[in-house]
This record gives sequence, C-alpha cells and structure tokens, in this order.
Amino acid sequence: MVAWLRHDLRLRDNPVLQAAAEEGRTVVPVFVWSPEDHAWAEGGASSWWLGHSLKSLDSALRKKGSALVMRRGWSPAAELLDLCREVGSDRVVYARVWEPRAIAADGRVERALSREGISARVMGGQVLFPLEELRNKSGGVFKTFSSFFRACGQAQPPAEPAAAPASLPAPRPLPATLTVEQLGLAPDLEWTAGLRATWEPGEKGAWRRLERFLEYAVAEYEVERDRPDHEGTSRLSPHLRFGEISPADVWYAVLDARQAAPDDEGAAGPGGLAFLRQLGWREYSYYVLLHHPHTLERPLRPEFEAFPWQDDPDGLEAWRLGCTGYPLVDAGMRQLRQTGWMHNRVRMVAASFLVKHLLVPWQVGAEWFLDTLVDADPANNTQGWQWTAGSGTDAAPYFRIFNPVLQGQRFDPNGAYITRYVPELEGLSPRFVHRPWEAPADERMQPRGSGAYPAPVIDHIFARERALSAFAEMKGRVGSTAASP
DNA sequence: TGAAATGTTGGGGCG
DNA sequence: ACGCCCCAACATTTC
Repeated sequence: MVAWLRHDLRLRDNPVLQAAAEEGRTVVPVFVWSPEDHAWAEGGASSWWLGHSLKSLDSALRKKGSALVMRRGWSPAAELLDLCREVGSDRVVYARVWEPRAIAADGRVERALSREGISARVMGGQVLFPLEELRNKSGGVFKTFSSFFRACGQAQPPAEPAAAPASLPAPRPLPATLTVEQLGLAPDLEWTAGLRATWEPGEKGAWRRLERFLEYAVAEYEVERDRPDHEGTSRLSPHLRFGEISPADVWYAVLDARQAAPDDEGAAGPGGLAFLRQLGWREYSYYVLLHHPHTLERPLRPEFEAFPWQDDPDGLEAWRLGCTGYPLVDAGMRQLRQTGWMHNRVRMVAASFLVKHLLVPWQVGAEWFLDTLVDADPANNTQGWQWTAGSGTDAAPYFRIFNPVLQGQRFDPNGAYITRYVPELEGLSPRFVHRPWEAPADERMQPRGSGAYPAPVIDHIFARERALSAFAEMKGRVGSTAASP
C-alpha cells in the first residue's frame, strides 16, 4: 500500500503509518511536492525546513526497513496514481490537511483513485478535536475562541498517542525517488546560515524542544511567554507545522507532566494550562479557516473590504528590512530574517505596526511572513494577521493600537532582545533603548554597534490618529452603503 | 493578547 | 493650624 505523507512527517503517533503497519502489507511512504497541495512556494524559509525534515524522516524510515519516496508534480493525484501502478498497489492511506487548497486536492485525489479502482483510507490528524462537528447549541460556527475552546473541553478528548510502528516492510526494490535537492528544497545557501544555527528540523529535534520546554519553561509560561528576551516559549511551531510531532503528543506530555508532579506548580499550574490554551488557538485557526476558507485572502468581517488601506512602498521596505526606527519592531523583523522565527509578542507588535501605523493591507504582511517564517502556516498566520487588523473572528477592536515603545518597555525592560538583533543600539541605556531618538546626545554618541540607526519612519502620535480616522472612514463608507437603496 | 485622555483622591509642601 | 494647590497614583472612560 501507499502511505501518502503530507503534514505528518513523523513516525510516532502517525495514524497513516499506524494504519499501514496494522494492515500488514508492504508500505511505500511517499511525499509529493505539489503546488496544488501546498501553500508555500519553493525558496521560502519553510521550504528549507521541509527539505531537512524530509531527509530526517527518510533516515528514520530506513531504520524501520523502509525509505521515503519523494515525487514532484503539479497534481498529487497524478503522482499517486503513477506510484500505485508502479508498485502494483490498490490502496492509499493518508491524513487530512485542513487547508482549503489541500482539501480541494483531497477531493481530486479521491475521485482519481476511485476511477482506477484504488481504495483510499483517510485518517484524522494534524488537529486534536473534530473540527467539522464542533458547533454551538443552535448548530452554528463558534464566533469566539473562548466558546470554541470551552466546547473542545466538552468534546471527546484527543486520541491517546500511538508509538512508532515497530517495522514498516517495504517492497523490493524500492520505487525510484527524487532527492530533496531535486525537489528544489533545502537550499543551504548563505541566507540559511541563521536557520541552521537555530533549528533542528525533524522528529528528534521536535522532542528535544518539547522536553526542554517541559523541564525549564512551562512552569513560568503564563508570564514568561511574553518575554522575547527570555526562552519562555516552546518554539514548537515549525515542528507542529510539519507534523514532526503530533499535537496529541504535545497535549498529553503537558498533562502527564502534571500527573507526575501534582503538587508542583510546574506543568500542573497555570503555566501548563496556559500552554494548552495556545494549542487551542492553533486548533481554532484551522476551525475558522475550515468554515471560512475565503479568509486566507479576504477579511472575515465584510466591512473591512471598505478599509482605506494605503500604498506605502518605502514604509513596507523599511518594515521588511527592520529599519523602521522603532527598536522592538526592527528587532522582530530582523529576528525573522535571521532565524525564520519571531517571538509571538513581537509578531503582534510588528504586525500591528504595518497594518495600523503604515496602513498597509494585512495580506501584504501575511505574505511576507509566509515567505520568511519556518513555521509558515496559512491557518495560524491568517488568523494572527486578521486578529491584528481587527477584521477577523475574535479580533482585537480596531482602536487597540500597540505603542511599540511601551510594548518594548513592558516586555523587554532591559533591551536585551533589542540589542541582540539591533546591534546599532548596543550603547544605549534601558531608559532610551526603546526610543533612541530621544536619547541625550552624549549617550547617542557612543554606539558600540555598527552603523547608524534610522529615525522613526513615522511619528507614533500621528500614525495613531491617522489609523483611527481611517477606521472611522471605513465605518462611514459602510454606513452610507447600507443606507443607500 | 491597549493606550491615551480624563477623572478622582489623598498626601504633603507652603503661604 | 488651616486652606490651597500641586501632582503622583490609581480608577474610569473613550478611542
């Protein structure tokens, strides 16, 4: 049989491999690199990750007597059919991916396979709860996270994670495979040096992160998760994105840590629960996208179609490069470029700056994030940006405009995070590191870092007023449209 | 998963 | 000793 692997690049708790092992026949694990199925393009940070993850999965499979077959083509259906003919298989197993284009690809795969008399078995996966079944009392889609998450708590608990299959017998000879390089992935070019230094893609790396998090950070997670200058978060997002670890394994590892130390304030305390809640937000992102697939491109709240966005190519470029003159924003954008990741607190501030200070459409920022983040995930990314823009479910009210200076003072009080990524500001005291333009000359004259730091591309007070009046303009437009006959 | 403006209160300096 | 004012510090409301 053919085990089609998509966003489940792991051996442990993998329902596809488990089903294949249980059926007791030879298994051909295959990954198909297909623009019809995948949301990211080649060349982005996440494709670097994907390449390494595939290599890691392949070597893990080899220890089980198998190997990963990699194919490339426009349509996964055509590639799977080819492979079935090649190995004489009449059965394909795979897991759902909750993204609009993958769901569309699923339909084409199912039709194509059944036309050829090949049976398909679709497994759950990628998420913890039954997204299609979760409804409110009147059968509607939950509109807020809290009501959604409450319903998750009353749903059937996630399935207990399964161990990796003991062996995965493969047919001999193994079908031909492309290499990761031939797929156009894992370009170990100069710009990926920071990624290599920061991450260990693959299942083993995922578990290392989880164990480190449970040991050192989860106890203080509730407070420390907001501190970009500390290692207060799990950094599991890219591992979860590619399914190198299952959300159920993470979920139960946190709960088990709680059982192991019931009197400890560690995982048992608010930290563990706060972290599970974050997994809930991930779940909610897929839920919203499943029920509102158009939100990838367009605002969930239709009135935001009338928002007066601006075209600001200079501001956009400054934002991308991390040269806006607002230290916290710039540190975040540079962390993103260097490491393929940005701390969540800083994502909110940086995204808010693009959308509210510069009035650039959230879609432009979302596209940049998808290209540069190793955890580039359409559902989570879209949810985050729409939340920031105020156009999404459970969104922040538009008038909540982050002040990048105050956010920096509150969450990076010593400026340690800022100076790590913006070395130009190294000489500044904590008092002025978040607003270097106000620093007295004697402090500003001794930069130990390299080069000059730019002045703010826009004044905060001005930008705030402009954003509020843009919002008022939107409401005016919507009101007059609604009133017209 | 804000921030700024505005309102209220209470301690203390000072005439 | 008394009243006045200033202004932190905190609370409320508004955007």
